[in-house]
Amino acid sequence: MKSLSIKDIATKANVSITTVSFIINGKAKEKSISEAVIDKVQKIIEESGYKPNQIARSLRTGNSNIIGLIIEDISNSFFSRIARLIEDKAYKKGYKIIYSSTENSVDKAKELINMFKSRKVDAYIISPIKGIEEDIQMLINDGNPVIFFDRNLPEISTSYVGADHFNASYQSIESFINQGKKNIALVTTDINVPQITERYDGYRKALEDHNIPYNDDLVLKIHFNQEEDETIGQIKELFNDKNIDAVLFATNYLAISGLKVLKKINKKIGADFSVIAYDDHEAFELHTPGISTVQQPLEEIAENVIMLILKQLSSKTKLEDQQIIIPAKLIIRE
Amino acid sequence: MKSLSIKDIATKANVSITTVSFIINGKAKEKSISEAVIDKVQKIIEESGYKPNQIARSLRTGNSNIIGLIIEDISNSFFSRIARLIEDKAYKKGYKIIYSSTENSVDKAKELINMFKSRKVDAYIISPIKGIEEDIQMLINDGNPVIFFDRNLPEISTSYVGADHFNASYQSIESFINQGKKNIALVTTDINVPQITERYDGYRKALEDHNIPYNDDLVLKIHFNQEEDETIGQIKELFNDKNIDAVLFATNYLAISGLKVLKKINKKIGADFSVIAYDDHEAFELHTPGISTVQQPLEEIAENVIMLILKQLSSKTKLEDQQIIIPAKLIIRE
DNA sequence: CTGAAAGCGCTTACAG
DNA sequence: CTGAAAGCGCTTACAG
Repeated sequence: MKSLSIKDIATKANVSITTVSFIINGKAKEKSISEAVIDKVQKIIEESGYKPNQIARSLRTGNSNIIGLIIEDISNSFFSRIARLIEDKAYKKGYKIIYSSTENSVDKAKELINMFKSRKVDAYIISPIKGIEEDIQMLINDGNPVIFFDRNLPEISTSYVGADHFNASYQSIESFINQGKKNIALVTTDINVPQITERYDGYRKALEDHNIPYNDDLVLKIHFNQEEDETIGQIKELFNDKNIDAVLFATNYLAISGLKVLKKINKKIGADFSVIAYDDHEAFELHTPGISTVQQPLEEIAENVIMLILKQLSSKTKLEDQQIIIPAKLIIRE
Repeated sequence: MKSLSIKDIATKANVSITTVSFIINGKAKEKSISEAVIDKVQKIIEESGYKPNQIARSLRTGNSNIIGLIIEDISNSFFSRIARLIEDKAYKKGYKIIYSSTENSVDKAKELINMFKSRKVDAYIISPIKGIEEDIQMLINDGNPVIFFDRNLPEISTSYVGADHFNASYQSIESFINQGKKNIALVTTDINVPQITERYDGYRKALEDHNIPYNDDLVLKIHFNQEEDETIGQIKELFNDKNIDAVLFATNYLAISGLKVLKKINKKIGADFSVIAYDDHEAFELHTPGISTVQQPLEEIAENVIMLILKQLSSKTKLEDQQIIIPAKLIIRE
């Protein structure tokens, strides 16, 4: 059973496909089609369940009503929650999302961009990685709306939405200091991207501003992509050997590993050992005692991303780039 | 800067677009195009960065190389992890995934199906909900490959991949009984779908087979979609009022709520109070003591789904439907 | 008030 | 060995 085309509808209604097209696209009034014809055609469309072929429409109009979303990994809850919010808001405006995960691979990211390009997506929402600057620049040069979120590429000038990682980190450390902590550790990753290095910078600056000497031994940079067992070993070493009284984990999965270590070495979180984790996780609320966290404003990030994209899509001209930095929230749990 | 078309390449190479098309599609040999021409054209394609317009290709060939994925909610980790695995495997075969969340709304699900239909997706992977039987049947009648996972609609005959919920539940209860438990509770939801009712059936059958009388008071059916506060209140009542010594939670989010209750009322999990949760969650491993879980075989589900879909896509004729039921795994933690 | 026709960028049966 | 042409299903400038 082949699906109906605009031609079938036109034949049934005894009008031209032009007329049907105008009616489908709400231009009937503007083109002064008679009420009688409009009614007749609409009834036939309804009865037959005809749906215009979007592929043909895309080919003709040059836009697809699809927004491409390129992220690191859809199964990471930060991204899947953002994806959900973006999908929701885009959907209401008639846009669909097509997503793909880069897995932090430059080659895959480049492939994805090409794939989206040949699919003529109307806009790109990207959490970028280093190494794809040229490809992104080409997209922008070709006039495609591109917006970064979560991560930024300083070399590329385009809109960006992300959390204020520096201040989030700064405030976490400050809260430790206000509790009288002296030996504050940072467990972070060795990926060299702004949203991670800013957390390090905030850590360092907070110490400095409060006259606490920086000690490189208290900063553990976990190799990205290594097995969790190894991570656990390194954190265990940090906890056992250094006399630390507080620790900030720069990502939630590092915090999960850290909590496993604490459980293993039977070290209790409490008055003389404080923990803050970056990015919330359901396990943190449930943990005894509850784990304090820095929460990224997911909803606001998604809202701003989609707002910027839709604004750009409905504008004929290229809008000015915007950098939207949203404060993170420190949630103290006991 | 408009992007290049096959015509541009043909002009540059001084050949017809037919020749270029054959070369792009690997039919050069078959159509006996000379080596010299092939080389020339390929060099030009490479240099110019030309990518064929997939939209035009889709319109012409009738397929899009896109698989539509319809799930309840991409931000739910079960679905996002499945989505990730499916994406991965589909990607390697040249298929892209376009996903959308139904949020358990029949209207939205119907809209999504129509949307995917007008986008001419090549196949549908659906975690279905009741109420869309007719729409799905139409898809199938039109010759579209449709595969269900996680949930099934008994009225529709199409392939299905899911975990063996009945046995997972049965074994959990049996493990309680083997520990000498007598008052075993079940906390589940009131959604009337097979993958939930099977868990109830497994609970009931296990009790029966071990001559333990069934007591309706020990089964708490939480209303789907209610606020967590209310859920927590109801679970608290169950734990306080009934003299239970073991509980199976039929979903991981119910278990999370349950653990919050235990924390609140200061009841310890141990020799005289056992817990098993359906579907793993990172919080469970971290919890003190660790929470035993029934784990759905995500990887195997995704593998089978994509295997069935790809098989169907590469076959000219409609293949026979398959029902693949995969055992779940009981992970005991202490 | 309505329609014939061009064209979006491809693929492919047919012809030579 | 290669190409002209039809056609996929739409939209829209133009004509009447």
